Amino acid sequence: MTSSLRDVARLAGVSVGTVSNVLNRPSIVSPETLAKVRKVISEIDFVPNGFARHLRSGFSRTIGLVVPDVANPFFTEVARGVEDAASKRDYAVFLCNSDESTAKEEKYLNALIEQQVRGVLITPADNKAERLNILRDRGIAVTLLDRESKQSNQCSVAVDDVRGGEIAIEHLLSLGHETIAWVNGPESIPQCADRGLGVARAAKASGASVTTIRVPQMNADQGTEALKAFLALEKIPTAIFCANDLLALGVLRALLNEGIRVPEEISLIGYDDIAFARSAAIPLTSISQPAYQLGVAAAELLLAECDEAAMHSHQQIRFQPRLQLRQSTGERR
Amino acid sequence: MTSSLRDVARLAGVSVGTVSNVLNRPSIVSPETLAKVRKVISEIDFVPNGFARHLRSGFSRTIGLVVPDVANPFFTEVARGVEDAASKRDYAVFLCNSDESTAKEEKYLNALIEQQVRGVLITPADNKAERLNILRDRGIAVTLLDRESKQSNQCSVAVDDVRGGEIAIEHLLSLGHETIAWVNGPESIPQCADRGLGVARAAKASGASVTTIRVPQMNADQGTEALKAFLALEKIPTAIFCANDLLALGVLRALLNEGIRVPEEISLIGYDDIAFARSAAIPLTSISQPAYQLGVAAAELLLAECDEAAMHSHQQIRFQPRLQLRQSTGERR
DNA sequence: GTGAAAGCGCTAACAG
DNA sequence: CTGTTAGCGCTTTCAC
Repeated sequence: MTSSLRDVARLAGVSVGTVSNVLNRPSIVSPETLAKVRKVISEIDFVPNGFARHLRSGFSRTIGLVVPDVANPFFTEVARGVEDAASKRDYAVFLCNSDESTAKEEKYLNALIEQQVRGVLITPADNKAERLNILRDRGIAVTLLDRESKQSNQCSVAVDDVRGGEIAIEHLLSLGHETIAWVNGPESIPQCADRGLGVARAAKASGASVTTIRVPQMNADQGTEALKAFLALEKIPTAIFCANDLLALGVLRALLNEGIRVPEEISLIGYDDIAFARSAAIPLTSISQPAYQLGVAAAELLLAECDEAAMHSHQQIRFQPRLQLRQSTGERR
Repeated sequence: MTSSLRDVARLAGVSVGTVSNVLNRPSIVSPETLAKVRKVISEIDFVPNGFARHLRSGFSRTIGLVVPDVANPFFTEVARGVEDAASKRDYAVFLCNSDESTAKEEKYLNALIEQQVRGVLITPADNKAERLNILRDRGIAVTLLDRESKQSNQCSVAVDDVRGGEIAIEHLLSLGHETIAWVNGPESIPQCADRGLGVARAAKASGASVTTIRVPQMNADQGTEALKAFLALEKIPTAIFCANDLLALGVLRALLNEGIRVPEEISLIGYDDIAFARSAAIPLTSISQPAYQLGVAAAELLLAECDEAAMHSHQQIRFQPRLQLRQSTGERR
C-alpha cells in the first residue's frame, strides 16, 4: 500500500531527516547515502505526500487558473500558455471553469484555498473584486487575466477591449456601413462592457447608428437566437458585430440558413480570432487577441510573485488587439 | 493573515475538537455551540487547510482528469460532463493536459498523487497500463475515459471506435467511393489504432482500396499537411476520412484553397462531431460521439468507486458512435 | 456534548 | 554529513 518517508528510512537504514534531505537538499547528502536512499525510493515507487509536505511551508507548487468558459477556444489557448509557462517553473495548474457564474467561481476559489495553491490566475465573472481579497489575505498571489486591474496591489494582463470594440466599428464604417447591430453579452461581464464602450465611442464619433442586441451567454446557440432578434428589427442594419467568435459563428450559421449572403447582404465581424474562425463557412473577420502570450505573461507574472515575492513589483500589462481581415466583411452594397 | 482552527476555537471559547466537530459532524454539536462557532467562522472567513485536513484520512475531495488535448472541443465537452457530475457530489476536478505525451502524462500523474486526489479519470496517451497501477497501488481509484479496459480491476467508459471507423467507410462506400484516403494519427494512440481497425475491416469486406496517410498529431495544421501528401498520391482517391474533426477541418481548408470542390470532387468525413463541424465552410459529415455523457458516466463510475468502494463493482461501459450526415460527403461523380 | 491529547507524513532546526 | 525532535493544522479516540 502507500508507503511513507519512514518506510524509506527504515529500508535504507537511515533516519527520516536524511531521507527528507535527499528529497529537498540532495547536495548536502553524501553520494553513497544519496544513492542508497534513491534506490529504495524507486524500488518502492515512493511519492511523498504533498499534503504533509507543504503543511509546514504552507503552500504547494500549484496554481489555480479560473476561466469563464473552457469550451471557448480562446480560453483553452490562454490555458495552454499558462500551462507551458508554469511547467517551466515546475508548477502544476488546476484548471477551473466558472461558467460565467459567480457562485461556481466562489466554490472553486474555496477549493483552491483548501488545496493551498500558491497563486491564482483568474478572469473574474464580474467586477466585484472583494472575493479576491480573501485569497490575498491568505497570502495567495492573485493576478487578473484578460482583465485590467484597478487596484495597484495586484498584477494584471489584459487586452485593450475598448480599443478592440472601436477597431471593429471603425472597420465596418470604413466599408460604408452606417447602421450596425452589436450583439453583446451581459454588461456585468467586464469584457462585454468594455467592448461596448469602444463601440459606443466609435459610433458617437462617426454618427453611425448602432443597435444593441443583448444575449445572456456567449455561445453559438445564443448567436442563432440573436439573429432572430436582428431580423425582427424595424430597420435592418447592414452589418453585425458580435462580442465573440462563438456568437458570430452562430449568427453566421443562422444567416446562411435564411439564405442571406455574407458579406454581400450582411457583413459580419467577430472577436477573439479563434482557430475555427478561419475554417468557418465564410472565413470570419475578427478582432484578434494574443491568447497564448496572454497566458504566458500572466503565469510568469504570478510565479514571479510567488517565488520572488520580495523583489516583485506589481505591474499591469496591456496587449493591443488587431483586426484580422477575412471574407465575412465587405463594402456595403 | 491566515487563521487556523485554533484561532476559531479561541475566539469562540471552545476547544479545537469541538470546532472540528462543527465542521465534520455538526449533528452531534449542541445548537448554541454550533451557532457560536459558525458565527466566528464566517466572521474571520475561516477556510480549513485542506492539507492538514486530509492528512489523516489520506484523501481529498478532489479528482484528476487527464486528457490528451484540451484544445480539442471533444475533450472540453467531456470535461464539462465530468465537472457537472463531480460538482453534484461536491468534488473538485483537477484538469490536466497530457498533450498526447507520455512524459507530460507521467508528470501530471505524480502531481496528482502528491495532491492526494481521490481518483483519476484518464485517457491514456498510450496502451501501457503499468503507469496506472502505481495509482491503484496507492488506493487511488482509476477509470479509463474514452478507452476500453482490458483489465477487470477498473472501470472504463468508451465509445466503440472500431465500429466508428467502420461506419465512416461504409458510408463512403454507399456513396460509390471505391478509393479512399484515411488520414490517421499515430498507431500508438489507441483511438487511432481502433478506428484504423474498423477502416481495415470495412475495406476488406468490400474490396475498396484504402490508402493511409499518417500524421504525427491530430490538429488542423496537420490536416493541411496531410492534404499535400494526398495530392501527391499516384492515384488520387475520391474521398477522405479523417481520424478527427480537427484534422478534417484542416484538410477542408486546404482543399478549398486548392480550388477543389467538396463534396463534388472530393468527399470528406471527420470524427467526433465537435460543435464547429456544423459551422465549417462545408458543414462536415462526421462520426458523432456522446462526449458529454461520456464524461458524466465516467465521473459517476469513478466517484461511486471512491465513496462506496465496498459495494462497488467494476464495469465497462461502451457507447455506440453514429453517423452525423452533413454536406461534405456526396455521391461519387 | 465537550475537552485533552495523540498522531497523520513531512520539514527544519539543532545536536552530535 | 546524519540523527533527533518539535511542530505544521487538523481529525479522532477517549475521558470527563
